[in-house]
Amino acid sequence: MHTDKVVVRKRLDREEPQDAKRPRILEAALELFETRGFDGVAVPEIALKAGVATGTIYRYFETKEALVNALYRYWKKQYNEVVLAPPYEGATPRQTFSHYWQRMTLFARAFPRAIRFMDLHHHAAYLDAESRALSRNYASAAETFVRDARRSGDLRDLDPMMVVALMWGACAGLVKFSAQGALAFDAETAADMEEALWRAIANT
Amino acid sequence: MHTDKVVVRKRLDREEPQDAKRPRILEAALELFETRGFDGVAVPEIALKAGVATGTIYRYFETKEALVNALYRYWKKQYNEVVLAPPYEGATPRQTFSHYWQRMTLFARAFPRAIRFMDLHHHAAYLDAESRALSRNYASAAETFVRDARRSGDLRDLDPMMVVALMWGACAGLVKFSAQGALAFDAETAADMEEALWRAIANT
Amino acid sequence: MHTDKVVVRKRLDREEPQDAKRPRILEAALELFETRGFDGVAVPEIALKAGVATGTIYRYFETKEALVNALYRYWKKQYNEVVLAPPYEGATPRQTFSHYWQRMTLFARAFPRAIRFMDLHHHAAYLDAESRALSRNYASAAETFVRDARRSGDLRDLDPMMVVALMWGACAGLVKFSAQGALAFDAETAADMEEALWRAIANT
Amino acid sequence: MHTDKVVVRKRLDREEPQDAKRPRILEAALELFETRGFDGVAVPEIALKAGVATGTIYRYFETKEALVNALYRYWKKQYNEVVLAPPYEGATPRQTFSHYWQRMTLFARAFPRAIRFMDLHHHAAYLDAESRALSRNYASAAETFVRDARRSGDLRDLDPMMVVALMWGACAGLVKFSAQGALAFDAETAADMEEALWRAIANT
DNA sequence: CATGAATGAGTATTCATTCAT
DNA sequence: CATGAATGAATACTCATTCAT
Repeated sequence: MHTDKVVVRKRLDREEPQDAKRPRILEAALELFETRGFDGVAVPEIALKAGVATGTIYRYFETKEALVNALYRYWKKQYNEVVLAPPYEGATPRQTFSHYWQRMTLFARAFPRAIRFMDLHHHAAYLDAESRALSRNYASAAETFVRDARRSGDLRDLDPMMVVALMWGACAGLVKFSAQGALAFDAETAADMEEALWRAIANT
Repeated sequence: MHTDKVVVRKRLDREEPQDAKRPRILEAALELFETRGFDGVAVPEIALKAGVATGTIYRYFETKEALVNALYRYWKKQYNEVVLAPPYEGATPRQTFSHYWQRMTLFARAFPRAIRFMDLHHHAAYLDAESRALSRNYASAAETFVRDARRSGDLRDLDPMMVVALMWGACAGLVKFSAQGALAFDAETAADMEEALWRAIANT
Repeated sequence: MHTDKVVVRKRLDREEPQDAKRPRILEAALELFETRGFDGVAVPEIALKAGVATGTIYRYFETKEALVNALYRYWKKQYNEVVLAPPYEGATPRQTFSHYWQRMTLFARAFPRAIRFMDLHHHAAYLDAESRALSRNYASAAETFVRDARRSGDLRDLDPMMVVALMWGACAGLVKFSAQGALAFDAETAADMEEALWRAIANT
Repeated sequence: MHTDKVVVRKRLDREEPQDAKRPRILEAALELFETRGFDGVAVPEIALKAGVATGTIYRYFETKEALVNALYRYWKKQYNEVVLAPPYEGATPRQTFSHYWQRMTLFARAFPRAIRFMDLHHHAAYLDAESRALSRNYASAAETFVRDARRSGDLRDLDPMMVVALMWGACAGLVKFSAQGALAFDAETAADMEEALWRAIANT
């Protein structure tokens, strides 16, 4: 998104304003879309929550769809940067698995709304090609991990997508249940789940 | 939906129409809500897909909210009946676990739309108290299972809700990835996942 | 209305049914239109109150407009027959005035709903030419009365329409206030008002 | 509507638009409701006549019912202020009667639509408690007038409500007949009617 | 004839988007 | 740039009318 850069530069030139409107709009949109979905939220509501006028939203985003796409890309990129960062060289499969899981859960615990937002809006009709493209990086990362770990005999013979389904499902499940107050998604829970998941896939 | 058949049969006995409109409306609503969410679907679209006039929907359901609640209850009840049916007496924990998982996956493979619909609409603001009440039966079933299995030494020391998060997450994940064509959610996949999940929670 | 005659004849041939539907529909329509107006009442409501099926109404009346016109004509004719009946020969102006007023109030006290219905629907767009024509008989009756009474020196020099406005206004006013419980429209009230009205117009 | 002018003036002071939309909507609504009744008028029609978009009406009034209530209150208050203003001290009953009647007819001749609107919508189901409350001020004014005038021997022994029925009925009757072109509701007609009404109630 | 479920045009209301200030 | 009143197309819902039984 090059508007970003333009806006940022301009502002840096003349002292960055405390009230940067664009992030406030994205933040408000995240909170509202996450619970009620794209079609369940009216643009003036987002404006109200962001503390800006309705028209202002259209200075930063062409349309409501452009806004949801910007939001989706923003978080998907954040997530990809954090979670798909390559594990360090020479790590054992167990360590690599731990690497992925810990990053996933750290992210999920820091930004549970973002996790729910992405889970809810995955594959929605209003996401454009660029947004969708960001969702396709898992398969290859998962395949590499599973192939390598299988070769070394540490992993059972499983479809890489099953591993992804298991990990994402478990993580999203913890976020949802934690939001409902059914359990606390703390470091201990994350560690317990890591152990469980490793047992699920490890060759013992 | 097999209740449909029951209804139809009843009606045929008294020479009633075979084209029972209520189930057709519910079926159309399921297909549309599942992909686009409650607010993303217009009532006339449901009518069109169901092959009835818009006004007809309001003869069967007071409002659009009443329709989504009826749909949610219908599927939640079906799901509860199938999945939460008590395991047979004298079953081992491994067998009980298998019982639950197999019923979940059988249901999920037969009615993937229903699974996605329920996952998407869980805790939506337009669900009424009665609909929500149907979602609370898991905790107790899970607790009973985990307590018994732990006592017999078959299960590791895990929060029952973590077991639910793991199982529901895995099942929903398989449904979603299968819908995207990323994997085939067949009996073999279900069996592989069962083995993985059991390893995740079993005391070895 | 010639349908009337057909229906009546048929029924007389084979024993008059107790449940004659046409009058029941007209009665229900009167009660509902009188309080809520033509557009404020739904046809199925009329059917419900009349104790017939919705479709049945359309066997007796082509459309909702035809129904309201039939109702209007029915009551306007009844009213005209009762009130505009020529006063007997040789009556004094005071007696003629009394004749008109007493018939108006007798009718109004017997059928207050009809008075309110006519008052409310006078000149409505959905009344057809035939219905409107029935409203024009007053002017001539009033003119004759005023001309004669003036000639004999019993009446002051007043516009005939002012006399009609005074009498109809007073009568409708009594019906409305009585419906609200603000006063009792009994014989005594009618007589008191007659005296007042005569004083208003008489040459003393 | 002279409050309009006040509002407009206020706004002109702060350089606000001359095209004040609220009064234009109320004006359009009055014209339409008066002839066709609340349920006979569609909101977009009001918008069209007011020269605003349909949605704009909902910026000024929450619902169509809120609009009709605002309109009713506006005119009822205007009417009450004009007509129920206390007669000056030391006036004779004849003068007090003249005071009330002249104010009624002045108002009725200036705003005949408002008179017909109020007459048509009195006691409609969609009027709320606040609107209805404005209609109850007559009884007490009438009672005071009748009691005082009777005590001084100027008035015959009449139910105060009969006096109200007579005056309101005569006034509304003149408005209606005048709208139909059956008579001219000018100052002379008003004066003639005043004389007639005083004779109706005065003790001679 | 009577029924009432079904229809779809019509109504009240909302909401994404624009634009004058 | 920011604003929020104004817009009108779109949506949920109603209701006069039809017609198969």
